[in-house]
Amino acid sequence: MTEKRKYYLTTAIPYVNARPHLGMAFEYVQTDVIARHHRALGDDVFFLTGADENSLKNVQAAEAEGIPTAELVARNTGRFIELTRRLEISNDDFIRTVESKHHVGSQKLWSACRPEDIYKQKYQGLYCVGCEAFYTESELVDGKCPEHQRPPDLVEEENYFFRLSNYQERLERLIASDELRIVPEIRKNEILSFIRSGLHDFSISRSRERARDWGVAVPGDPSQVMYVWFDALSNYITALDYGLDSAADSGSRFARYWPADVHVIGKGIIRFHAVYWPAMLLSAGVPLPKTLFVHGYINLAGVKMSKSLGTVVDPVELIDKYGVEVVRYYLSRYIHPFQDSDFTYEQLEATYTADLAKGLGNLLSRSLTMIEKCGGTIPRGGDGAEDEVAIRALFAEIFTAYERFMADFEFGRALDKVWEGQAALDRYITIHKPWELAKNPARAGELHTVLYILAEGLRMLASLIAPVMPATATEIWRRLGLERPLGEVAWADHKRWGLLAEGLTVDKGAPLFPWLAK
RNA sequence: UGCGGGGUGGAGCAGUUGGUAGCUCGUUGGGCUCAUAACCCAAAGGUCGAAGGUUCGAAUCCUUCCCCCGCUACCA
Repeated sequence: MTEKRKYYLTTAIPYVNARPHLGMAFEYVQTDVIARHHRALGDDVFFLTGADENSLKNVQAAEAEGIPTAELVARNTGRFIELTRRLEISNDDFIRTVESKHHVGSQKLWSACRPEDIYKQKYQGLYCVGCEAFYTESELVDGKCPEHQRPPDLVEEENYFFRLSNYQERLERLIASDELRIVPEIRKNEILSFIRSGLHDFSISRSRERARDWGVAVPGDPSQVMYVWFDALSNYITALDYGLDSAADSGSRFARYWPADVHVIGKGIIRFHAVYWPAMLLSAGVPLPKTLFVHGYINLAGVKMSKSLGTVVDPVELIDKYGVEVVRYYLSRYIHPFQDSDFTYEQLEATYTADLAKGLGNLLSRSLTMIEKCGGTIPRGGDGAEDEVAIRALFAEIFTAYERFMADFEFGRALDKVWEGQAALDRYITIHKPWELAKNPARAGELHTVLYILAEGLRMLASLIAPVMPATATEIWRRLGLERPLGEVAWADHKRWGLLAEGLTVDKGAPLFPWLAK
């Protein structure tokens, strides 16, 4: 038995001052698809998600509601946890940045940074007391805060800074060489041009007063609290117990899983992940993550999702209306993994009808009905006829392409290949007319071959859709009479034509994807 | 201002060594009847944002222009 290869992947941790929207669901689903696929491949997967609770915005939101910050944060984080459950996300842990081990780990990371990379300096800025935030000249409207219509104060404060400028050349080299790989290429180029334009040091702390005594204390300086990004990014290692005494053990999570194989993030936060984060790790002598997968955003009818515009889609409502599997399928196949995409109910319903009801669901239904009419068990198949060879070759090719697309985070294209298999089976039925073969006892052998090919093809389709629609895949397996859990089957067996044994009793069941109510 | 991405039949997309423009959905016509009024076949539909250039030949290379979007730092 060879040692399992480890695979560590993460989502970004959202700040929790608002309800989760469809964009976060998209990120959860994509990351989950990667995680489930890697488990199917046999990897020892650790899938982390979590919540960023140390942002000053949480303090403000709590004040606005008149409740303690800790209470607000716990409540709002609960909504994100609820969403991961409703989406049936298979995360192995959920890190909250209010956890003490996160504070300890963040402080450890700070302390591990080279002393010459962190320095204290006076910072001067235009500060709006109402917003509790600094503004740049360009953000002001007529010299006033756009929110409160009043001129900001010139505030001077001493903060810690990180010497990002020290890392410009190294970061450029690491990214250009793909040692730190950024997918897709466009994001890599974007960040490279940013780095080449010159990196400036950035502030990594706030005064405790300004931070409202909320956040992670700077080690050795009680007057300062970490700038939220510094601690937020460190969640990727603190969740693995970095900073705890036990982390030094060879059997610890940190030793086992770090560095991350992929951080899944939205395009809006690429800079923090492609520049700040690796620089911090370099300074602290911690290995770098291997890949950043940067996804695009979901627009609503061409308009950015925005609460103020009322253009938000609540993923939980979608799940209530269409079901988790459908939402996961739609997001995986039709929201572009790299570019921004539009979300529309029309497209969602159209793909449901075309791909799921008329496609996969109907194929399963007609196939199992025919098997039930012909004895109800999986017949002996495989006479090596020309058509069977063609179907087998097609599925082999589908698996190959699917693996490549999944490795490139091209989930939609991977699913396109899967549906090629579905379409091929429908065509196969039309060509061989099993209902006619059934009328002629002399052609029983042919009939059995046709039915076996259908059942075996469906079995393969189930294993291919499993990362995206785990419950549907499992249900197809059950109806085919398979008892061994799908998840326990090795990838090499999933790919092997002929895994399905004859004699299993099938169960047609109700339509997998019934017509949507008008 | 600068850098980058996009502009392909009704919709969503593919198309990087230049060589008669593809896919899925939708539409229309036909076929089949095992199936969730599902399935199969066929057809219609595009001067590939605009103009110019290179070339025997360009969606694909060059130039200019138009439209949309992203980034242009301490912003979850």
